[in-house]
Amino acid sequence: MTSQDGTKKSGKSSRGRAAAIGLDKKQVVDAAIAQIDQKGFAAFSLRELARTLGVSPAVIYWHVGGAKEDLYAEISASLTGSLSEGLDADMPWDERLRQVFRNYRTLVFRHHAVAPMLGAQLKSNGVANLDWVETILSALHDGGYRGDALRPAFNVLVGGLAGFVTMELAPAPVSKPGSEGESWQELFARRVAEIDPHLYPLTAAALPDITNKIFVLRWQNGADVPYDDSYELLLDLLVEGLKARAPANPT
Amino acid sequence: MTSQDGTKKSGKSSRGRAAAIGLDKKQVVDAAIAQIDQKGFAAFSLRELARTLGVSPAVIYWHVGGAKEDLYAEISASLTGSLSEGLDADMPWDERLRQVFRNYRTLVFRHHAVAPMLGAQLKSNGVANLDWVETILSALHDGGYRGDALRPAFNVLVGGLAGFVTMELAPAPVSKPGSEGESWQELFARRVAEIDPHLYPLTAAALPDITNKIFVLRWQNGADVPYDDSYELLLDLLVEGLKARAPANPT
DNA sequence: CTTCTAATAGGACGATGTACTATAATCGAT
DNA sequence: ATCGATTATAGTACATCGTCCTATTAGAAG
Repeated sequence: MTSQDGTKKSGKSSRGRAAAIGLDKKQVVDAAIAQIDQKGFAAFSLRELARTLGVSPAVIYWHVGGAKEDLYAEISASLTGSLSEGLDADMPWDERLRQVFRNYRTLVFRHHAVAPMLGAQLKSNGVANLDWVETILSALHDGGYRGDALRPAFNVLVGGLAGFVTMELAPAPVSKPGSEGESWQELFARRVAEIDPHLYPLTAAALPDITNKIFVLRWQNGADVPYDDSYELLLDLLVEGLKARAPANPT
Repeated sequence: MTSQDGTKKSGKSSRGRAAAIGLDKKQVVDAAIAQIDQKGFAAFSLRELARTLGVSPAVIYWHVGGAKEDLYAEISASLTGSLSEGLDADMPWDERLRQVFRNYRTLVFRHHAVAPMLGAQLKSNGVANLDWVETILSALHDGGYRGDALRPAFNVLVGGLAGFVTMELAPAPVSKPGSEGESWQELFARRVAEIDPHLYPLTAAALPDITNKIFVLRWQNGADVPYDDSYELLLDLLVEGLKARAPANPT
Protein backbone atom coordinates (compact mmCIF):
# COMPACT_ATOMS: atom_id res chain seq x y z
CA MET A 1 0.00 0.00 0.00
CA THR A 2 2.63 2.42 0.99
CA SER A 3 5.64 3.16 -1.13
CA GLN A 4 8.77 1.16 -1.39
CA ASP A 5 11.12 1.38 1.54
CA GLY A 6 14.68 2.56 1.42
CA THR A 7 16.03 -0.92 1.87
CA LYS A 8 15.22 -3.08 -1.09
CA LYS A 9 14.22 -6.47 0.16
CA SER A 10 14.39 -8.22 -3.18
CA GLY A 11 17.72 -7.56 -4.79
CA LYS A 12 19.80 -10.16 -3.06
CA SER A 13 18.43 -13.56 -4.04
CA SER A 14 16.68 -13.43 -7.37
CA ARG A 15 18.66 -10.82 -9.22
CA GLY A 16 17.49 -10.20 -12.75
CA ARG A 17 14.02 -11.52 -12.21
CA ALA A 18 12.85 -9.60 -9.19
CA ALA A 19 11.95 -6.18 -10.55
CA ALA A 20 10.50 -7.52 -13.70
CA ILE A 21 8.25 -4.89 -15.17
CA GLY A 22 10.02 -1.69 -15.82
CA LEU A 23 11.90 0.88 -13.91
CA ASP A 24 14.47 0.56 -11.22
CA LYS A 25 15.32 3.08 -8.56
CA LYS A 26 18.79 3.30 -9.98
CA GLN A 27 17.42 4.12 -13.40
CA VAL A 28 15.33 6.92 -11.97
CA VAL A 29 18.29 8.39 -10.13
CA ASP A 30 20.57 8.11 -13.13
CA ALA A 31 18.01 9.73 -15.37
CA ALA A 32 17.62 12.53 -12.86
CA ILE A 33 21.37 13.12 -12.81
CA ALA A 34 21.46 13.15 -16.58
CA GLN A 35 18.61 15.62 -16.69
CA ILE A 36 20.26 17.95 -14.20
CA ASP A 37 23.54 17.73 -16.08
CA GLN A 38 21.76 18.71 -19.23
CA LYS A 39 19.17 21.27 -18.21
CA GLY A 40 20.66 22.59 -15.00
CA PHE A 41 19.59 22.20 -11.43
CA ALA A 42 17.16 25.09 -11.30
CA ALA A 43 15.26 23.83 -14.31
CA PHE A 44 14.96 20.31 -12.99
CA SER A 45 11.42 19.08 -12.48
CA LEU A 46 9.93 15.78 -11.44
CA ARG A 47 7.30 15.95 -14.14
CA GLU A 48 9.76 16.49 -16.90
CA LEU A 49 11.84 13.65 -15.54
CA ALA A 50 8.75 11.47 -15.69
CA ARG A 51 8.06 12.68 -19.20
CA THR A 52 11.59 11.81 -20.28
CA LEU A 53 11.22 8.36 -18.81
CA GLY A 54 7.88 8.01 -20.54
CA VAL A 55 6.17 7.40 -17.28
CA SER A 56 3.62 8.86 -14.91
CA PRO A 57 4.85 11.27 -12.22
CA ALA A 58 3.57 8.92 -9.55
CA VAL A 59 6.14 6.34 -10.59
CA ILE A 60 8.93 8.49 -9.26
CA TYR A 61 7.14 8.78 -5.97
CA TRP A 62 6.89 5.03 -5.89
CA HIS A 63 10.54 4.25 -6.56
CA VAL A 64 12.06 7.05 -4.58
CA GLY A 65 10.78 7.39 -1.08
CA GLY A 66 8.47 10.33 -0.68
CA ALA A 67 9.39 13.51 -2.41
CA LYS A 68 11.81 15.62 -4.32
CA GLU A 69 14.17 15.94 -1.38
CA ASP A 70 14.49 12.19 -1.17
CA LEU A 71 15.44 12.10 -4.80
CA TYR A 72 18.10 14.67 -4.07
CA ALA A 73 19.43 12.52 -1.27
CA GLU A 74 19.61 9.54 -3.61
CA ILE A 75 21.42 11.57 -6.24
CA SER A 76 23.85 12.86 -3.68
CA ALA A 77 24.51 9.36 -2.42
CA SER A 78 24.94 8.00 -5.89
CA LEU A 79 27.47 10.64 -6.81
CA THR A 80 29.56 10.65 -3.67
CA GLY A 81 29.67 6.89 -3.43
CA SER A 82 32.90 6.44 -5.35
CA LEU A 83 34.80 9.15 -3.59
CA SER A 84 37.46 7.06 -1.90
CA GLU A 85 38.28 4.84 -4.81
CA GLY A 86 41.82 4.35 -5.96
CA LEU A 87 43.30 5.45 -2.68
CA ASP A 88 46.65 4.02 -1.78
CA ALA A 89 46.77 3.46 1.97
CA ASP A 90 50.56 3.40 1.86
CA MET A 91 50.90 7.01 0.86
CA PRO A 92 51.75 9.53 3.54
CA TRP A 93 48.68 10.93 5.24
CA ASP A 94 49.00 14.42 3.83
CA GLU A 95 49.25 13.08 0.32
CA ARG A 96 46.18 10.96 0.91
CA LEU A 97 44.25 14.03 2.00
CA ARG A 98 45.32 15.86 -1.12
CA GLN A 99 44.19 13.05 -3.32
CA VAL A 100 40.82 12.63 -1.63
CA PHE A 101 39.94 16.26 -2.05
CA ARG A 102 41.24 16.41 -5.57
CA ASN A 103 38.94 13.50 -6.24
CA TYR A 104 36.07 15.41 -4.72
CA ARG A 105 36.52 18.39 -6.96
CA THR A 106 37.00 16.27 -10.06
CA LEU A 107 33.88 14.33 -9.28
CA VAL A 108 31.73 17.38 -8.67
CA PHE A 109 33.03 19.01 -11.82
CA ARG A 110 31.96 15.99 -13.80
CA HIS A 111 28.39 16.82 -12.78
CA HIS A 112 28.83 20.48 -12.06
CA ALA A 113 25.13 21.27 -12.31
CA VAL A 114 24.41 19.31 -9.14
CA ALA A 115 26.93 21.31 -7.15
CA PRO A 116 24.36 23.64 -5.55
CA MET A 117 22.54 20.59 -4.29
CA LEU A 118 25.63 18.96 -2.81
CA GLY A 119 26.77 22.06 -1.00
CA ALA A 120 23.58 23.75 0.01
CA GLN A 121 21.48 20.78 1.04
CA LEU A 122 21.98 18.93 4.27
CA LYS A 123 20.01 15.79 3.58
CA SER A 124 21.79 12.64 2.64
CA ASN A 125 21.23 9.08 3.62
CA GLY A 126 24.34 9.17 5.71
CA VAL A 127 25.57 5.80 4.60
CA ALA A 128 27.15 6.24 1.22
CA ASN A 129 29.53 8.89 2.48
CA LEU A 130 30.92 6.85 5.31
CA ASP A 131 33.80 5.61 3.22
CA TRP A 132 34.73 9.19 2.62
CA VAL A 133 34.51 10.15 6.27
CA GLU A 134 36.56 7.15 7.34
CA THR A 135 39.22 7.95 4.78
CA ILE A 136 39.58 11.52 5.97
CA LEU A 137 39.52 10.61 9.63
CA SER A 138 42.05 7.90 9.01
CA ALA A 139 44.44 10.28 7.32
CA LEU A 140 44.06 12.80 10.11
CA HIS A 141 44.59 10.07 12.64
CA ASP A 142 47.84 9.12 10.97
CA GLY A 143 48.79 12.75 11.12
CA GLY A 144 48.46 12.75 14.86
CA TYR A 145 44.96 14.10 15.25
CA ARG A 146 43.01 12.19 17.88
CA GLY A 147 39.97 12.62 20.03
CA ASP A 148 38.54 16.07 20.16
CA ALA A 149 41.18 17.45 17.80
CA LEU A 150 39.70 15.45 14.93
CA ARG A 151 36.55 17.49 14.77
CA PRO A 152 37.87 20.96 13.86
CA ALA A 153 40.46 19.48 11.51
CA PHE A 154 37.80 17.51 9.67
CA ASN A 155 35.46 20.47 9.49
CA VAL A 156 38.16 22.75 8.20
CA LEU A 157 38.95 20.40 5.37
CA VAL A 158 35.43 19.50 4.34
CA GLY A 159 33.92 22.90 4.96
CA GLY A 160 36.72 24.82 3.36
CA LEU A 161 37.33 22.64 0.34
CA ALA A 162 33.84 21.39 -0.43
CA GLY A 163 32.60 24.89 0.29
CA PHE A 164 35.08 26.29 -2.16
CA VAL A 165 33.86 23.98 -4.88
CA THR A 166 30.28 24.85 -4.10
CA MET A 167 30.96 28.53 -4.52
CA GLU A 168 33.15 27.96 -7.53
CA LEU A 169 30.25 26.25 -9.28
CA ALA A 170 27.51 28.57 -8.12
CA PRO A 171 25.17 28.82 -11.09
CA ALA A 172 24.94 31.99 -13.13
CA PRO A 173 21.49 33.39 -13.75
CA VAL A 174 19.57 32.00 -16.66
CA SER A 175 20.00 34.25 -19.69
CA LYS A 176 16.60 35.35 -20.85
CA PRO A 177 16.15 34.05 -24.39
CA GLY A 178 14.63 36.91 -26.38
CA SER A 179 15.60 39.73 -24.09
CA GLU A 180 16.03 43.30 -25.20
CA GLY A 181 19.39 44.98 -24.91
CA GLU A 182 22.18 43.45 -22.93
CA SER A 183 22.37 40.08 -21.35
CA TRP A 184 23.16 40.07 -17.66
CA GLN A 185 26.64 38.85 -18.41
CA GLU A 186 27.35 41.75 -20.71
CA LEU A 187 25.92 44.27 -18.31
CA PHE A 188 27.90 42.89 -15.42
CA ALA A 189 31.09 42.80 -17.45
CA ARG A 190 30.56 46.43 -18.37
CA ARG A 191 29.98 47.46 -14.77
CA VAL A 192 33.14 45.73 -13.69
CA ALA A 193 35.13 47.42 -16.41
CA GLU A 194 33.77 50.78 -15.31
CA ILE A 195 34.84 50.52 -11.67
CA ASP A 196 35.84 53.93 -10.41
CA PRO A 197 39.61 54.06 -9.74
CA HIS A 198 38.98 56.88 -7.35
CA LEU A 199 36.73 54.92 -5.04
CA TYR A 200 38.38 51.55 -5.46
CA PRO A 201 41.98 52.12 -6.44
CA LEU A 202 43.34 48.67 -5.74
CA THR A 203 40.44 46.89 -7.36
CA ALA A 204 40.65 49.06 -10.43
CA ALA A 205 44.39 48.61 -10.69
CA ALA A 206 44.11 44.85 -10.42
CA LEU A 207 41.32 44.54 -12.96
CA PRO A 208 43.45 43.00 -15.70
CA ASP A 209 44.44 40.23 -13.32
CA ILE A 210 41.11 39.62 -11.66
CA THR A 211 38.27 40.43 -14.03
CA ASN A 212 36.05 37.39 -14.27
CA LYS A 213 38.73 35.48 -12.40
CA ILE A 214 37.85 36.13 -8.76
CA PHE A 215 34.77 35.24 -6.81
CA VAL A 216 32.82 38.44 -6.57
CA LEU A 217 33.83 40.05 -9.84
CA ARG A 218 32.88 37.30 -12.25
CA TRP A 219 30.01 36.55 -14.53
CA GLN A 220 30.87 32.97 -15.31
CA ASN A 221 31.21 30.15 -12.84
CA GLY A 222 33.82 27.47 -12.41
CA ALA A 223 32.39 25.31 -15.14
CA ASP A 224 33.54 27.92 -17.64
CA VAL A 225 36.41 29.50 -15.72
CA PRO A 226 37.83 26.95 -13.28
CA TYR A 227 39.94 28.05 -10.34
CA ASP A 228 42.41 25.20 -10.49
CA ASP A 229 45.40 26.95 -8.99
CA SER A 230 43.37 28.69 -6.30
CA TYR A 231 41.96 25.36 -5.19
CA GLU A 232 45.40 23.85 -5.19
CA LEU A 233 46.68 26.71 -3.06
CA LEU A 234 43.83 26.29 -0.63
CA LEU A 235 44.48 22.58 -0.42
CA ASP A 236 48.13 23.21 0.18
CA LEU A 237 47.56 25.82 2.86
CA LEU A 238 45.20 23.56 4.75
CA VAL A 239 47.20 20.37 4.53
CA GLU A 240 50.51 22.02 5.29
CA GLY A 241 48.95 24.01 8.08
CA LEU A 242 47.41 20.94 9.65
CA LYS A 243 50.70 19.15 9.26
CA ALA A 244 52.56 21.90 11.06
CA ARG A 245 50.10 21.90 13.94
CA ALA A 246 49.68 18.20 14.33
CA PRO A 247 49.12 17.57 18.03
CA ALA A 248 51.46 14.58 18.11
CA ASN A 249 54.11 14.33 15.46
CA PRO A 250 54.28 10.67 14.44
CA THR A 251 57.94 9.76 14.07
CA MET B 1 5.75 51.32 -19.75
CA THR B 2 8.63 49.13 -18.80
CA SER B 3 9.62 48.51 -15.24
CA GLN B 4 11.65 50.74 -13.03
CA ASP B 5 15.34 50.81 -13.74
CA GLY B 6 18.04 49.83 -11.32
CA THR B 7 19.14 53.39 -10.78
CA LYS B 8 16.47 55.39 -9.05
CA LYS B 9 16.41 58.82 -10.55
CA SER B 10 14.26 60.40 -7.87
CA GLY B 11 15.85 59.77 -4.53
CA LYS B 12 18.36 62.57 -4.47
CA SER B 13 16.48 65.83 -4.63
CA SER B 14 13.03 65.56 -3.11
CA ARG B 15 13.55 63.04 -0.35
CA GLY B 16 10.42 62.21 1.56
CA ARG B 17 8.03 63.33 -1.12
CA ALA B 18 9.26 61.51 -4.18
CA ALA B 19 7.82 58.04 -3.83
CA ALA B 20 4.56 59.26 -2.47
CA ILE B 21 2.01 56.53 -2.86
CA GLY B 22 3.12 53.40 -1.23
CA LEU B 23 5.92 50.97 -1.51
CA ASP B 24 9.59 51.48 -1.97
CA LYS B 25 12.07 49.06 -3.42
CA LYS B 26 13.84 49.02 -0.09
CA GLN B 27 10.66 48.07 1.68
CA VAL B 28 10.10 45.19 -0.68
CA VAL B 29 13.62 43.91 -0.20
CA ASP B 30 13.45 44.27 3.56
CA ALA B 31 10.14 42.48 3.69
CA ALA B 32 11.59 39.70 1.57
CA ILE B 33 14.52 39.32 3.93
CA ALA B 34 12.20 39.24 6.90
CA GLN B 35 10.07 36.62 5.21
CA ILE B 36 13.04 34.42 4.39
CA ASP B 37 14.35 34.78 7.93
CA GLN B 38 11.04 33.65 9.25
CA LYS B 39 9.83 30.97 6.87
CA GLY B 40 13.09 29.80 5.37
CA PHE B 41 14.53 30.19 1.93
CA ALA B 42 12.91 27.17 0.34
CA ALA B 43 9.45 28.27 1.42
CA PHE B 44 9.87 31.79 0.13
CA SER B 45 7.42 32.84 -2.53
CA LEU B 46 6.75 36.05 -4.36
CA ARG B 47 3.04 35.70 -3.95
CA GLU B 48 3.17 35.27 -0.23
CA LEU B 49 5.49 38.23 -0.02
CA ALA B 50 2.89 40.24 -1.92
CA ARG B 51 0.18 38.92 0.36
CA THR B 52 2.15 39.98 3.42
CA LEU B 53 2.64 43.41 1.97
CA GLY B 54 -1.07 43.56 1.16
CA VAL B 55 -0.32 44.10 -2.46
CA SER B 56 -0.66 42.56 -5.88
CA PRO B 57 2.12 40.25 -7.10
CA ALA B 58 2.74 42.57 -10.01
CA VAL B 59 3.92 45.27 -7.64
CA ILE B 60 7.02 43.29 -6.83
CA TYR B 61 7.79 42.95 -10.49
CA TRP B 62 7.45 46.66 -10.79
CA HIS B 63 9.77 47.63 -7.97
CA VAL B 64 12.34 44.95 -8.45
CA GLY B 65 13.61 44.57 -11.97
CA GLY B 66 12.21 41.56 -13.69
CA ALA B 67 12.01 38.39 -11.72
CA LYS B 68 12.77 36.40 -8.64
CA GLU B 69 16.45 36.28 -9.39
CA ASP B 70 16.64 40.04 -9.43
CA LEU B 71 15.04 40.13 -6.04
CA TYR B 72 17.69 37.72 -4.84
CA ALA B 73 20.36 40.00 -6.21
CA GLU B 74 18.85 42.93 -4.35
CA ILE B 75 18.68 40.98 -1.13
CA SER B 76 22.25 39.88 -1.53
CA ALA B 77 23.35 43.43 -2.16
CA SER B 78 21.38 44.75 0.76
CA LEU B 79 22.89 42.25 3.14
CA THR B 80 26.49 42.43 2.06
CA GLY B 81 26.51 46.18 1.85
CA SER B 82 27.71 46.79 5.39
CA LEU B 83 30.47 44.24 5.31
CA SER B 84 33.45 46.52 5.66
CA GLU B 85 32.08 48.74 8.37
CA GLY B 86 34.04 49.39 11.51
CA LEU B 87 37.32 48.47 9.95
CA ASP B 88 40.40 50.10 11.37
CA ALA B 89 42.85 50.74 8.55
CA ASP B 90 45.70 51.03 11.03
CA MET B 91 45.51 47.42 12.11
CA PRO B 92 48.03 45.02 10.63
CA TRP B 93 46.83 43.48 7.40
CA ASP B 94 46.39 39.98 8.77
CA GLU B 95 44.26 41.26 11.60
CA ARG B 96 42.16 43.19 9.14
CA LEU B 97 41.55 40.05 7.14
CA ARG B 98 40.48 38.21 10.24
CA GLN B 99 38.04 40.91 11.17
CA VAL B 100 36.52 41.16 7.71
CA PHE B 101 35.78 37.47 7.55
CA ARG B 102 34.53 37.33 11.11
CA ASN B 103 32.17 40.09 10.08
CA TYR B 104 31.05 38.03 7.11
CA ARG B 105 30.14 35.03 9.20
CA THR B 106 28.41 37.12 11.84
CA LEU B 107 26.40 38.87 9.20
CA VAL B 108 25.32 35.73 7.44
CA PHE B 109 24.41 34.12 10.72
CA ARG B 110 22.15 37.04 11.51
CA HIS B 111 20.12 36.02 8.46
CA HIS B 112 21.12 32.41 8.25
CA ALA B 113 18.17 31.40 6.10
CA VAL B 114 19.53 33.38 3.17
CA ALA B 115 22.85 31.55 3.28
CA PRO B 116 22.02 29.12 0.45
CA MET B 117 21.27 32.09 -1.74
CA LEU B 118 24.49 33.92 -0.95
CA GLY B 119 26.69 30.92 -1.54
CA ALA B 120 24.98 29.08 -4.32
CA GLN B 121 23.86 31.92 -6.53
CA LEU B 122 26.19 33.86 -8.73
CA LYS B 123 24.05 36.84 -9.53
CA SER B 124 24.63 40.05 -7.72
CA ASN B 125 24.61 43.59 -8.90
CA GLY B 126 28.33 43.77 -8.52
CA VAL B 127 28.38 47.19 -6.99
CA ALA B 128 27.49 46.80 -3.35
CA ASN B 129 30.26 44.31 -2.75
CA LEU B 130 33.03 46.48 -4.10
CA ASP B 131 33.81 47.85 -0.67
CA TRP B 132 34.35 44.31 0.47
CA VAL B 133 36.58 43.43 -2.47
CA GLU B 134 38.65 46.54 -2.05
CA THR B 135 39.11 45.86 1.63
CA ILE B 136 40.36 42.35 1.03
CA LEU B 137 42.59 43.33 -1.85
CA SER B 138 43.98 46.17 0.19
CA ALA B 139 44.87 43.90 3.08
CA LEU B 140 46.50 41.43 0.74
CA HIS B 141 48.37 44.23 -0.93
CA ASP B 142 49.74 45.35 2.41
CA GLY B 143 50.78 41.78 2.99
CA GLY B 144 52.93 41.83 -0.11
CA TYR B 145 50.56 40.30 -2.61
CA ARG B 146 50.62 42.15 -5.94
CA GLY B 147 49.69 41.58 -9.50
CA ASP B 148 48.89 38.04 -10.44
CA ALA B 149 49.48 36.77 -6.91
CA LEU B 150 46.40 38.62 -5.69
CA ARG B 151 44.01 36.38 -7.54
CA PRO B 152 44.64 32.99 -5.92
CA ALA B 153 45.03 34.58 -2.49
CA PHE B 154 41.70 36.34 -2.82
CA ASN B 155 39.96 33.25 -4.11
CA VAL B 156 41.35 31.09 -1.35
CA LEU B 157 40.00 33.43 1.29
CA VAL B 158 36.60 34.11 -0.18
CA GLY B 159 36.01 30.63 -1.56
CA GLY B 160 37.26 28.84 1.51
CA LEU B 161 35.67 30.99 4.18
CA ALA B 162 32.44 32.02 2.52
CA GLY B 163 32.14 28.48 1.23
CA PHE B 164 32.57 27.16 4.74
CA VAL B 165 29.76 29.34 6.01
CA THR B 166 27.55 28.29 3.14
CA MET B 167 28.03 24.64 3.98
CA GLU B 168 27.74 25.27 7.68
CA LEU B 169 24.30 26.78 7.14
CA ALA B 170 23.07 24.34 4.55
CA PRO B 171 19.39 23.89 5.35
CA ALA B 172 18.11 20.67 6.82
CA PRO B 173 15.14 19.05 5.12
CA VAL B 174 11.73 20.25 6.13
CA SER B 175 10.27 17.95 8.75
CA LYS B 176 6.96 16.66 7.54
CA PRO B 177 4.31 17.86 10.00
CA GLY B 178 2.02 14.87 10.60
CA SER B 179 4.37 12.17 9.46
CA GLU B 180 4.21 8.60 10.66
CA GLY B 181 7.07 7.13 12.63
CA GLU B 182 10.38 8.87 12.85
CA SER B 183 11.36 12.27 11.66
CA TRP B 184 14.31 12.38 9.32
CA GLN B 185 16.45 13.80 12.09
CA GLU B 186 15.69 10.90 14.39
CA LEU B 187 16.27 8.35 11.69
CA PHE B 188 19.56 9.90 10.69
CA ALA B 189 20.70 10.13 14.29
CA ARG B 190 19.93 6.47 14.75
CA ARG B 191 21.83 5.48 11.62
CA VAL B 192 24.85 7.42 12.75
CA ALA B 193 24.73 5.78 16.16
CA GLU B 194 24.60 2.38 14.52
CA ILE B 195 27.71 2.77 12.40
CA ASP B 196 29.50 -0.54 12.13
CA PRO B 197 32.83 -0.42 14.04
CA HIS B 198 34.04 -3.24 11.85
CA LEU B 199 33.64 -1.37 8.60
CA TYR B 200 34.46 2.08 9.90
CA PRO B 201 36.64 1.71 12.97
CA LEU B 202 37.91 5.25 13.22
CA THR B 203 34.55 6.82 12.58
CA ALA B 204 32.89 4.59 15.12
CA ALA B 205 35.57 5.26 17.70
CA ALA B 206 35.31 8.99 17.25
CA LEU B 207 31.52 9.08 17.40
CA PRO B 208 31.31 10.69 20.84
CA ASP B 209 33.43 13.56 19.59
CA ILE B 210 31.91 14.01 16.17
CA THR B 211 28.24 12.99 16.21
CA ASN B 212 26.20 15.89 14.90
CA LYS B 213 29.35 17.99 15.13
CA ILE B 214 31.05 17.37 11.79
CA PHE B 215 29.88 18.11 8.31
CA VAL B 216 28.73 14.81 6.95
CA LEU B 217 27.50 13.21 10.13
CA ARG B 218 25.08 15.84 11.34
CA TRP B 219 21.36 16.38 11.22
CA GLN B 220 21.33 19.99 12.30
CA ASN B 221 22.99 22.88 10.56
CA GLY B 222 25.14 25.69 11.85
CA ALA B 223 22.15 27.72 13.00
CA ASP B 224 21.59 25.11 15.71
CA VAL B 225 25.11 23.76 16.08
CA PRO B 226 27.61 26.44 15.06
CA TYR B 227 31.18 25.52 14.17
CA ASP B 228 32.82 28.51 15.80
CA ASP B 229 36.16 26.97 16.59
CA SER B 230 36.42 25.17 13.27
CA TYR B 231 35.85 28.43 11.45
CA GLU B 232 38.41 30.14 13.59
CA LEU B 233 40.91 27.41 12.84
CA LEU B 234 40.25 27.71 9.13
CA LEU B 235 40.68 31.46 9.31
CA ASP B 236 43.90 31.06 11.20
CA LEU B 237 45.31 28.47 8.83
CA LEU B 238 44.58 30.63 5.81
CA VAL B 239 45.79 33.93 7.18
CA GLU B 240 48.91 32.50 8.77
CA GLY B 241 49.61 30.47 5.65
CA LEU B 242 49.25 33.48 3.40
CA LYS B 243 51.44 35.46 5.75
CA ALA B 244 54.18 32.86 5.61
CA ARG B 245 54.12 32.75 1.83
CA ALA B 246 53.82 36.45 1.18
CA PRO B 247 55.73 37.11 -2.06
CA ALA B 248 57.39 40.25 -0.73
CA ASN B 249 57.74 40.68 2.98
CA PRO B 250 57.02 44.33 3.77
CA THR B 251 59.50 45.83 6.23
C1' DC C 1 -6.58 -20.36 -13.07
C1' DT C 2 -6.92 -17.65 -9.20
C1' DT C 3 -5.00 -14.44 -5.85
C1' DC C 4 -1.98 -11.34 -3.93
C1' DT C 5 1.25 -7.78 -4.42
C1' DA C 6 4.40 -4.77 -7.01
C1' DA C 7 4.19 -1.05 -10.48
C1' DT C 8 2.01 2.14 -13.06
C1' DA C 9 -1.56 5.34 -15.14
C1' DG C 10 -4.36 9.20 -14.78
C1' DG C 11 -6.28 12.87 -12.88
C1' DA C 12 -7.25 16.42 -9.20
C1' DC C 13 -5.77 20.14 -6.10
C1' DG C 14 -3.60 24.04 -4.57
C1' DA C 15 0.21 26.93 -5.28
C1' DT C 16 3.71 29.16 -7.87
C1' DG C 17 6.34 32.51 -11.34
C1' DT C 18 5.38 35.43 -14.83
C1' DA C 19 3.04 38.21 -18.17
C1' DC C 20 -0.69 41.29 -19.88
C1' DT C 21 -4.09 44.86 -19.58
C1' DA C 22 -6.58 48.22 -17.24
C1' DT C 23 -7.03 51.53 -13.60
C1' DA C 24 -5.84 54.66 -9.92
C1' DA C 25 -2.69 57.98 -7.82
C1' DT C 26 0.67 61.54 -8.24
C1' DC C 27 3.56 65.13 -10.30
C1' DG C 28 4.87 68.91 -13.51
C1' DA C 29 3.69 72.47 -16.19
C1' DT C 30 0.71 75.67 -17.77
C1' DA D 1 -6.86 74.53 -10.90
C1' DT D 2 -6.81 71.62 -14.73
C1' DC D 3 -4.71 68.42 -17.83
C1' DG D 4 -1.53 65.16 -19.57
C1' DA D 5 2.25 62.08 -18.58
C1' DT D 6 4.31 59.15 -15.61
C1' DT D 7 4.39 56.17 -11.65
C1' DA D 8 2.35 52.68 -9.09
C1' DT D 9 -1.08 49.26 -8.36
C1' DA D 10 -4.96 45.85 -9.12
C1' DG D 11 -6.79 42.05 -11.32
C1' DT D 12 -6.56 38.34 -14.04
C1' DA D 13 -4.88 34.63 -16.99
C1' DC D 14 -1.63 30.86 -18.25
C1' DA D 15 1.37 27.23 -17.99
C1' DT D 16 3.79 24.54 -14.78
C1' DC D 17 4.93 22.48 -10.68
C1' DG D 18 4.92 19.07 -6.37
C1' DT D 19 2.01 16.06 -4.26
C1' DC D 20 -1.69 13.05 -3.27
C1' DC D 21 -5.55 9.77 -4.30
C1' DT D 22 -7.80 6.08 -6.66
C1' DA D 23 -8.03 2.80 -10.09
C1' DT D 24 -5.85 -0.48 -13.02
C1' DT D 25 -2.48 -3.50 -14.95
C1' DA D 26 1.52 -6.81 -14.97
C1' DG D 27 3.82 -10.42 -12.86
C1' DA D 28 4.71 -14.08 -9.28
C1' DA D 29 3.10 -17.59 -6.22
C1' DG D 30 -0.05 -21.06 -5.05
